[in-house]
Amino acid sequence: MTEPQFNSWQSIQDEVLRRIHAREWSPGTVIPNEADLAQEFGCARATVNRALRALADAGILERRRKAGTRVALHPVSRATVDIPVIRQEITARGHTYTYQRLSRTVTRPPLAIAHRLCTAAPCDGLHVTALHLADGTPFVLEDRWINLATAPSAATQDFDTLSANEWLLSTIPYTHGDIRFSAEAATPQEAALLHTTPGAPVFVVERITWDHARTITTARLCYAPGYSITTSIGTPS
Amino acid sequence: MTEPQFNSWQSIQDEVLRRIHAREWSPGTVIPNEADLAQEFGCARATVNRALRALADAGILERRRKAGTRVALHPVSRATVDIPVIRQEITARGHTYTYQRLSRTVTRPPLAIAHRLCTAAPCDGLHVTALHLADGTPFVLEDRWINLATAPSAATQDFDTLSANEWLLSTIPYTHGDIRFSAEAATPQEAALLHTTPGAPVFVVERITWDHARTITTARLCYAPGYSITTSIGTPS
DNA sequence: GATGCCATTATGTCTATACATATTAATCTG
DNA sequence: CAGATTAATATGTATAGACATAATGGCATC
Repeated sequence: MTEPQFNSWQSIQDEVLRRIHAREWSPGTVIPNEADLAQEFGCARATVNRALRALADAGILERRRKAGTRVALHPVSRATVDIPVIRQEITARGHTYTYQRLSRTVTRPPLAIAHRLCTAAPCDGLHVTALHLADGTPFVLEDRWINLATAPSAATQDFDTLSANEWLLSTIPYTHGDIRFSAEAATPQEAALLHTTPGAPVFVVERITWDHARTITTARLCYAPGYSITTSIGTPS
Repeated sequence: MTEPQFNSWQSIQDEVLRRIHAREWSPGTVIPNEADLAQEFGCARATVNRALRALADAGILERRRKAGTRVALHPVSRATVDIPVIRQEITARGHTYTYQRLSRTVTRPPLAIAHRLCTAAPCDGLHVTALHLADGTPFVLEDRWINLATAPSAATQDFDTLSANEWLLSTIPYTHGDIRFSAEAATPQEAALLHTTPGAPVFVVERITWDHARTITTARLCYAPGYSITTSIGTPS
């Protein structure tokens, strides 16, 4: 009876994945409980817990108290997408980053923006548009509204050389936010700024960030044609 | 000296987030080490570790052995995107799901696909195209190549009523995969099938999945106009 | 001053034990 | 038999202690 000696939680994770993969544990079945696995693997229950919890986080296992642990029926792959600062996004691709502020006004936002930016009473917002360039060619167009009630210090910034993107991140921390990815047709203005043709498909990322219950900013990032987001799924390394 | 009593790792996480947020610990600074925090919070070091590790996973903290733990300078938000089975995606929106297989052939894939699907020698692939509909209207067009060397059992499937999407997930498990999101212009064929006009911006998701070193399948999912992926970032609940 | 080695340090992880908590299954009661 | 109560169970988490590991900073050497 040679105990296989799985001494690290990663090796246990690998073994569990192997069994799932080899159909020893098929989707939907309940796998042995932590105590039994710990005995089988010759390690502490906490170590098994660590491995199974990681797999549950990745969506491969489903765990419920008392009910036990089962192999997920629909392996809803969970892909993690990194949302970097635009400067990083460009320099990471080996291009030189330049920034160009287009406009900066304080006005009443259009209704579509307002009802998301100002929760209660209608309020003025700081509207900043800017272009981020990679090696001199337009990369992404930023159309941003900043809630001056939440971030009053933004009023003193001209965003001439430092983008609102970076200034906000390092100055007004957010607690949470929503992100939306979509494909849209470039408007004539967008097309002109991004050096493409009107109606061209552009990748659009819209974000809203919050500080607890108060909105900080809404941003619409309109990427030049050819842009794509890549990520990977699978066993968490 | 009233010890504040942070006894759960979540309460410690909350407190750390509060301090970061209140600029008591500003971005870039190194925060006290685990042992000190454990003493301050009146708990075990493992509990602090759990809290800080979770925050590091979320991209809020950066940890390095010996160097310590610091507040991330560029809070590269990590958004987790769920990639469900298409049926789920449609039924979750409250629509009825229908499926329609368009074509199924075994041929030599075009070069662009082949060099990703067949790593070594050129090989035949199973080419399946299908339409997934929500409430009867086209939702997403699936263009898939299956590597018959990796998944030979796919050859016996006609994918008439069960989509390749679901069949593969429940039959040929994958170890990892790559995903790409982009915006493209609909080709005339795509436009016709999706009931839109040629050149319309469509959201495209491309996937490749692997079983260890061998490719299983490549899929190009072309979503009808109006589609968007939403997710949220912030403190992990 | 530059270079290479080594002690120090903070995180990473494992163990064994204990208790908490959610949830199911069994049992008791009207 | 229905409904409420209770016991059993699997995961969730906390703890103290220990050792592993990586990386830094200083020290010694050249």
